Order: sequence, then structure tokens, then C-alpha cells
Amino acid sequence: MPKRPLDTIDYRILAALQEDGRMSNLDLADKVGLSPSPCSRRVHLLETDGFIRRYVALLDPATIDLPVHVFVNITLEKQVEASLETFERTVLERPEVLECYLMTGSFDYLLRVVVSDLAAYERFVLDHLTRIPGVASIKSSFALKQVQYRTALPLGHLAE
Amino acid sequence: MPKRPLDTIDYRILAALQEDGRMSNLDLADKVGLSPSPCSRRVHLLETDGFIRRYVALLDPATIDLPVHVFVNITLEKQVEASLETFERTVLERPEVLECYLMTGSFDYLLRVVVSDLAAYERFVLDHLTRIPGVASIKSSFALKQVQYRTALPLGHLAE
DNA sequence: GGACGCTTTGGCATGAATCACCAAGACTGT
DNA sequence: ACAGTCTTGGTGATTCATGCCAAAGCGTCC
Repeated sequence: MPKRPLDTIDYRILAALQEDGRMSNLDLADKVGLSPSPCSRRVHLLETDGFIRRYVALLDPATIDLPVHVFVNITLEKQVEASLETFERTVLERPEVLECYLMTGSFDYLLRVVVSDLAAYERFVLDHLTRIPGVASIKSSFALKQVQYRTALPLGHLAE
Repeated sequence: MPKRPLDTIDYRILAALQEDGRMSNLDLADKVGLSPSPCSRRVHLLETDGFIRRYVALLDPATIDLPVHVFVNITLEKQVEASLETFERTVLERPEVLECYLMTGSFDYLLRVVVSDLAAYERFVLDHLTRIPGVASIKSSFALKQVQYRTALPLGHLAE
């Protein structure tokens, strides 16, 4: 649910900043067809209104020596709904868990974990995952290759 | 495999820019314990050496009206290894596919797809996925809640 | 142990960008 | 058609980024 209606220029700004978050306001203004002043103001509004959450630098996992990508399917015992929060809290404070989703169906979580090697992954599973109460099963799937990794949401025709 | 050895200050720079990609060089220099000049130089080296891939703005999927997150497990027929490339090429050009991984085991792909509603997802599956030759099965799992979404790689103790 | 050479740092100056303010234009509703 | 409101575009002051150069740290070699 959009907080407020955005026009084409707003979407163009979002699309541009999704691709290059460090684009200068002058270039951005030129790209979206606006002069620098109103462009800067719109960017700040998009930030304060929550459309832009943050700006980040994306690193190359391989060069940082974090080549192991694991997807973890976790099933919780059904009766422990109260411990969902415990599980999520634990997951949130583990930096190697880059993504965590609560999935439809039974109480299943899907985790994307990045570690330096299999030993580190084993430590993560044994020291953290299995210690969470209510975890019924842990199924790990390893990624051979990252074919695509996007952070840019598909704005599609909205940005023209 | 790291391209070159990084020291603690480099890792501190990477950690800081992962959290705030628009941090000013003065703040960054202050944070990592360096003066602005060498800090700026190190950042540029980290960029040109490939440790920093890019800078992006992260948008809020909910406010942009893209609330449907789907994970898609795709099995390819084993004999069509030549069409792996076809599959990957198709996936790469679909903006709603934010992530795509080639998984271990059989020829399985895992996709993370973001769309505005179920109808859009149906169109994506019917118009694009099923049209790729060699696709044996498509299994969709829907995310109820995004518990965690990080882009920052765990640098851990490296950044102190 | 001392001195040389390499690498990195820190300060300064210049050029550029950002941000706030104000006037002018467009648009809507009456 | 007119008035009110919102958005735009320009200008100026402040802040920031970046290239240059001297100095310091450090390892090495003699």
C-alpha cells in the first residue's frame, strides 16, 4: 500500500537511485528532467516518507572470502507459536543470516546464509540454529552459483 | 579468494559503507580513524579493485506496492544442459527476478521473485518460465513475512 | 645499529556539489 | 476569470571531495 501517490518523476528518481545510490543530485536532476533544486527536495521527501529505506554499498562476496551460500529450510513444531518470536530474534542478531522469510504452509522459515566455509556453516547450525527451542527440522541447500542478485525492485513502466 | 590482503582499516571502511553507502568521506574518515585524504584514496582503491561492487538505494517493497514475494524452485530436465544458458539468460532479463541461484544436486534453480499481486505472478510463470525449454517442474513458495533482509556481508571480527 | 627507500599518511588549496531561501510559474477549484 | 496552493527554478553561502606535496612510519639492506 503506497503511502502517497507518486508521479512518473518520483519513480524515475527511485529507479535511478536503485541503480546508483551515489549519483550526484545534478546528474539525477538531469536524468529525470528536473532542475537540481526540486530534485533534491523530492529525494528528501522520498526518504522521509519511507520509500527509500537506506543507501548501502554492495560488496563482492567472493573477494571478501565469503563464497558459501546456503539456503536453510526450517520447520518449527506447530505447538510452539510463542517461540516464533524467539526464533526470529535469534535470527535477527546473526549477521551471517542475510535473509529470512516466514513462508506459507506450515511454520516454515527460509534463510539465506553466507559463510566463509563449511566449517563456519556447521558452527552456525550447531551453535545457533539447533539451540533454538521448537526447531523440528533443518534442511540445507547449497548454492553453486549466484546467477542473479538484484536489489532493485521492478518499477517497470511506472518509471517510463 | 581475496584479490589482495586488506587490513583492519579497509574492513572498517567496508563495514561502514555497507551500512551507509552515502556516508560522507569526512564522517567515514573519522569513523575508521583516518584523515580524509587517505580515507578517500582507500575507498577508491576498494572500488577499483572490485571489493565494492556498487552503491544502491534500497526501497521499501511495501510502499512501492510490490508485496508478493515468491520463491520458485525449478527443476530442469537433465539432458538439456545446453539450455542452462537459455534459462539463465531469460532469468537475467526479467526484472521481477531479484535473485537466482544454481543449487547443488540435480539441476535446480532457486528464484526469488517480487511482484505486485498473484495475477502478475501468474503472468510471469505462464509467459516466461513455462516457455523456457527444458523446464521440468516449477514449485512456488510464498513468503508471508520478510523477517530479515540484509545486504551487508558479515565481516565480523575483521572490522574489529 | 644506522641509513636508505618505499609506502602511507596528513594538511592545504582548489573546484564542485549540496542545501536553504525567494521569486515566478502552473494548476485546481470556485 | 480569479485567487489560493503547490511546485518549480535560480542564486548564494556553506560544506564537502579531491589532487598535490611534504613528512612520518616501517621494513630492509648494508
